[in-house]
Amino acid sequence: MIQSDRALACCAPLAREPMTADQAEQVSGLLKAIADPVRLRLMSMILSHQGGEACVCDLNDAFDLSQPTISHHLKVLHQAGLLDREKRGTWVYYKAKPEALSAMNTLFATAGRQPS
Amino acid sequence: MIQSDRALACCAPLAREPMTADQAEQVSGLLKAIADPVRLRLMSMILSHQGGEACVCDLNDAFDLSQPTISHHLKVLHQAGLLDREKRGTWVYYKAKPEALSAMNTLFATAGRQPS
DNA sequence: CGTCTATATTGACACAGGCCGATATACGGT
DNA sequence: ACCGTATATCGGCCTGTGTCAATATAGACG
Repeated sequence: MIQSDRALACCAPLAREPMTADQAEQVSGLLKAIADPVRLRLMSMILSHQGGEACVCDLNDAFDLSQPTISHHLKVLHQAGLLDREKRGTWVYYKAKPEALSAMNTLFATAGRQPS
Repeated sequence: MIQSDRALACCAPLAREPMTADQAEQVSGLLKAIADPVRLRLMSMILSHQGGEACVCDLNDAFDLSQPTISHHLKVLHQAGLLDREKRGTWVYYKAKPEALSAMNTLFATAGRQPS
């Protein structure tokens, strides 16, 4: 049900040429997912954790929010294609998808001009 | 009234260490501003335009939206610190701020591991 | 000064989305 | 089978935001 694998692929630098409406729709999906303080912290925690993954149980405790709320945010990140989900026994581990990061990185590449 | 000059400065890579709540709040301001399909296209159009700037009159015509709506989106981008505004005669030109782009670029830097 | 054009502001509306409590599901241990 | 723990889903509330029509502001030009 992950929706934006296309978005992960389609990211030319913003400055390269005007985006089409469709591209913008795709990419904004990714960005909306990460443009939230809680989800930013979640991504940051997961990314900077050992192996780029973390257990939900650890993440819950780091916030002053209810467990369902954290679960909701993780779902948003997962559906956007930013996190992979893996269940190991009782626990669930979310893992950052490097492609997503590098897609964003490319999007904001400051190279106004490409060597063609 | 530009609010997030601090945000432009404070962007360590997401993967470097867990963000604080304050940092996340700052950065999410930037990302929220650009996480909209119309604003993405606006940024892209401005960035890929000659000199990294464009006249509002050109931007209005590129969308199927009312003039006040485009004006609103430009204001959001300006207040977030992503665009500079300059009035020349009757026309207003918005210009991309390179620091903003490179801040985002750094934020999503894919350097998971630092040589310690 | 009056008028035309370019851009911004205001007010209203509809919809999206963050949050919680309650509840459901799934798994491990006894 | 039962219970406790970990995570997800549901329903509802409330705030935030994208959009428009109407109006305001500001500059250019006669």
